[in-house]
Amino acid sequence: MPRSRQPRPQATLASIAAELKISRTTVSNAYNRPDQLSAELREQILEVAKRRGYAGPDPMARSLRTRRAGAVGVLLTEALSYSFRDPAAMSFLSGLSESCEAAGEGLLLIPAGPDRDEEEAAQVVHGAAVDGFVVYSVPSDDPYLAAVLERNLPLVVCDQPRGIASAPLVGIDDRGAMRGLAEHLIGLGHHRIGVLCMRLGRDRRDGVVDTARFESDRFHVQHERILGVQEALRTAGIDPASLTVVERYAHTAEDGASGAAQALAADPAITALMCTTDVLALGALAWARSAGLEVPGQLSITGFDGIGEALREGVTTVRQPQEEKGRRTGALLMAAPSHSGVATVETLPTELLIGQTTGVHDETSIYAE
Amino acid sequence: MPRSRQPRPQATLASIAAELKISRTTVSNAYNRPDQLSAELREQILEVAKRRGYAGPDPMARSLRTRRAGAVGVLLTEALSYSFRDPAAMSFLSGLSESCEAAGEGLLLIPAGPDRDEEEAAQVVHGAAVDGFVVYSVPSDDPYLAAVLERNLPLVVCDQPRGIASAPLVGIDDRGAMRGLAEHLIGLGHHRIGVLCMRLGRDRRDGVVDTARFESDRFHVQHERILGVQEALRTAGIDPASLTVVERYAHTAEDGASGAAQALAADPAITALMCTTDVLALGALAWARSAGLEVPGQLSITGFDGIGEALREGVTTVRQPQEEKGRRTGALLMAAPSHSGVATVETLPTELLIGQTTGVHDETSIYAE
DNA sequence: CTGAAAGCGCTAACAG
DNA sequence: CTGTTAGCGCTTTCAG
Repeated sequence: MPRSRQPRPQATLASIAAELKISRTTVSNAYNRPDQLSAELREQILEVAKRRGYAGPDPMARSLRTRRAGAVGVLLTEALSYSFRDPAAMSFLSGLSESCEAAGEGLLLIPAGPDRDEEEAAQVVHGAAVDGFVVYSVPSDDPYLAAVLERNLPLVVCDQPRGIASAPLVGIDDRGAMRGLAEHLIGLGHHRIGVLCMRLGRDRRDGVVDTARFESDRFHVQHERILGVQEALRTAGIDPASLTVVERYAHTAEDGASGAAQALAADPAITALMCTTDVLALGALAWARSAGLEVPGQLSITGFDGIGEALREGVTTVRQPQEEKGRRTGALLMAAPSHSGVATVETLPTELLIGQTTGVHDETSIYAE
Repeated sequence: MPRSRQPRPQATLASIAAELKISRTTVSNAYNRPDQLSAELREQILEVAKRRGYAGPDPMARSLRTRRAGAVGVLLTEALSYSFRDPAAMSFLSGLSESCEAAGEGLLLIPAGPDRDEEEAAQVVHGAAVDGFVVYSVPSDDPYLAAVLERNLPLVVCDQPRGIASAPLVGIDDRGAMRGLAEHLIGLGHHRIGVLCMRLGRDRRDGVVDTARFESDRFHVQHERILGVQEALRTAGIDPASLTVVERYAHTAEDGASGAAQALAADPAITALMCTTDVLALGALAWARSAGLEVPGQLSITGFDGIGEALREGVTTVRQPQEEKGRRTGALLMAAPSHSGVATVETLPTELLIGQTTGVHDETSIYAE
């Protein structure tokens, strides 16, 4: 921002008071405690203020004095420009904004670009004038998160990371929900399943996931969802090691498409591809169609989240209450921090939605191809 | 936010300085001008700070001193919770965040709920600690806008309102783009056209738009788009008065559906429905299908914006560069305010996209029904 | 209902 | 490289 244009805050509380030959307190009261002065004096003050172009007490000065910023800092998974393209993240923000709007708190989105080093990350976060933070689905080793923790302000986490003792958490049962989806597929006769997931670490590592990569995972949500599939397989007597997992860094439909292609190239026997998000599933679906694969005839595809477009497309998925997660997260932040020792964990319910992208796997169809 | 939890900012610049028996300036320099002190002293300071849980200079105090907030205020068309559901608005924010992220400025979304009176609106805006404002597509009589103007900070407007002398504007040629779309339809043989637009005023007034309502319009963009259609009609020798315009307050697919139904009920002779946004068009499309109307066989439908889903659905529409609009808006704000007297107006190019929702209107088909 | 006093925590000259 | 001196603009006791 240009530093120009504010050569001299044309008017201040003091200058208004001076012009009226009254004390600053009185002018302050005109804005903050209308009941502390006569209505007519207040009128008079407001009029002078308007004439002088004074828009009320300076927010920064007031914040310094009251120790209240009037905004909550929001740390999202990705750089802002990417986040705004993520429907699930936007639903979360929508819910969060409801809580905050009601409390008159603004949302200060932290400009968390990926190309900032640790020190710069700390600076951005340490410099945010906020009363508290909301952290939405970031990896456990996120440098911005570390900086947020240092601020020692009220904090609520949504989804991940887990295990921050001082912060309440709002999330869902990722493992259970994904298990349910896998059981649905297994019930349809699928036993050769593939998984297409989002990045498992902060580094770009598109490709087939090996054990080491899986274990080193910093993204609790992705990890749990994959575990859910493995559990279902194990329960059904299928070797979880047969599971092909492909990872994509970018969370876009394009990567969903290329990821799907890679998964089926890595294991052509796959009859069902489970995507850990709807965005990826939508991309996978597009790829399958363009590749001439019938869905669900030749390939079943599942998503996760329940974003609008996936529902309209009839994708079999899990709906999670994103807006409600946002609302609850906000509510917990507005509430006084729990002094009950351990922070609460709120697990919201999810819903399995069977659409038209999953169907029975007919053994014979393999040979029929 | 709970005012608790900050009983005493555990440490301050001064207290750190005291502990080390050095001056506050030096500690300040350790954070702001690392080159102004020896590396080892800096190390020492940072170490003590870390031990005392000091996360660096207090943002509010610093802002007061430097007269810089490190954030830009964003005023959107709707309440935040609605805005987050508007894909076009999100694309704009995505672009804007790129500019801001690069400049290290955060985005402070103003909690602009519709159920706040003028005074409350002013308070929210006057209390925002920002270095400037971005106003995205708000009506000319928006109370929050009035409050923004009073702040007398750098300001850039996107889309609407037009005519704020002090603010640069970024937008498109709404009228021309819509005229192009209408000409396309007329070229296909349509002469009975309907328009489904977003709200034309701050009050809810769902229904058929009469002249008075149209004239009183506070939403420049909607107004221009409708004018574009009228121009095309006039040029083609069709009486613009034959144009049925239906208005919807909420910008949702549901309202697109009900609006489409109402338009066709109001004038059953309509063969082409022009929606002023893709979201409405998507809803109209869904309605048409559910009503058993063939698109474009029996009804042509157009949208506006070029949001992802509309493109994937093959909607005939106008693509406008939302992200670029955001980027330019941010860039103009970061740049020093133009002292060139009149503020600039940047008109970005749009692109007509012919999809599969528009087709020739076969005269005979009317009788064939 | 109004005023005087006392900082909130920090940075920006300017000297040393 | 370090310290001293002055506030930034406001709110908040506490007396009148």
